[in-house]
Amino acid sequence: MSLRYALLGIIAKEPVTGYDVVKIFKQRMTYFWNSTHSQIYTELHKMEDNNLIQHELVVQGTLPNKKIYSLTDTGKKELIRWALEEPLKPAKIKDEFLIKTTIFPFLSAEDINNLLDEVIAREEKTLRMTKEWKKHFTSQEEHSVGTILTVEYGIKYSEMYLEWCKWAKQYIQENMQH
Amino acid sequence: MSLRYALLGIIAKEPVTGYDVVKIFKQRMTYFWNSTHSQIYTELHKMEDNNLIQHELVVQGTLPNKKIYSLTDTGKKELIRWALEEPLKPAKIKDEFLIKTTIFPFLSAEDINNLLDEVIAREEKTLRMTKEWKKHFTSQEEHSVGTILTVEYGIKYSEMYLEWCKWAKQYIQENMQH
DNA sequence: GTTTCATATGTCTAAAATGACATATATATA
DNA sequence: TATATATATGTCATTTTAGACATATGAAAC
Repeated sequence: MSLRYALLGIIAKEPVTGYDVVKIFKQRMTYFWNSTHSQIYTELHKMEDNNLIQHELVVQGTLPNKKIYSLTDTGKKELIRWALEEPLKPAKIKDEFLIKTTIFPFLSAEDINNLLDEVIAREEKTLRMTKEWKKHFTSQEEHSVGTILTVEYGIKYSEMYLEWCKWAKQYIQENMQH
Repeated sequence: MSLRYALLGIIAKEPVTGYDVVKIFKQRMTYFWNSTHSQIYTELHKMEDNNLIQHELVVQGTLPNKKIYSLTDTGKKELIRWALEEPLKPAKIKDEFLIKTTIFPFLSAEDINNLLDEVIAREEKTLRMTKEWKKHFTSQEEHSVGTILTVEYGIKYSEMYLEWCKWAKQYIQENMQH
């Protein structure tokens, strides 16, 4: 049910289409939320049925028509109620890479290095996207507190991960010989 | 399907019961994996059907009987194959707290502070558990590379989160007046 | 003495999430 | 000129996950 609040949170900041939401999740929220377009479109329909959001149809002629969703009063109230009243749940993280570390004792130093390089590439990509987003919104007049906070979180998160990778590489080099 | 590999990874390190796995996820893996006992027991059954793991029944008399699972050769091979051959997927994170930041502009400084205190408590608890686990395994002869790497990751992760919370509190105090 | 927590394993239903299938035009790249 | 990517929205079947229901004893706390 939290997807609903993630969507309300995005729409609260600015009216968006389902297509926009997909991009926002991928480009600026990977380090704290994720979903797929099939789930997003379905949930948006349900939310509109429940009068939490409403849409304005924009006919584009050549490009496909789009639905721009915005919050209703009910939706805004529900979002604030949720944020203030619902107790915070633990973050749910599933990171395959850290599972892979469990078998490092069975691997060659070269294999381990390749796996680490793979995760470094993954995290560098995320960091790059977050920094681009920061640069972009800093140049705009739009300076929502939430955006500033989450962008800084994202940068800190990716940098922490990359620092750990660096340390792990060194640790492997110094402590494993095979 | 990744739950399967998370389980193989845990069992590869040491033979465990389903009950043990539940505790391991909660106490030492929250920052990179999670699952529930219902899913774990079901998956362990399927994995045994597929000959990836096998169990030894331990009759305890007074306490309930338990099944201690260990890897089969097939299971170990499959785990290594997965780790080396399957391309790394993006980490999947769902952190409600960062969703809540989107509505900070609509909240009072007091409400924001309460929300931040809630997340600080959550992360401090995780950090405390991770440090206890580090202390525990450091005192044992058991020093698996994987354990060392993931524990350091966990500490770095929680510390990063808490530092960000501290920064966020200050940012809110300096930039929001209402 | 009673309540709560730990040990230990399971099933079942409902909800959430994934990935494929489906469609159609515009633009950019090779 | 062909191919890939971006725009834009949807459905559907399968898989994964969550949370309740179910059971039973031991130990610790109150």
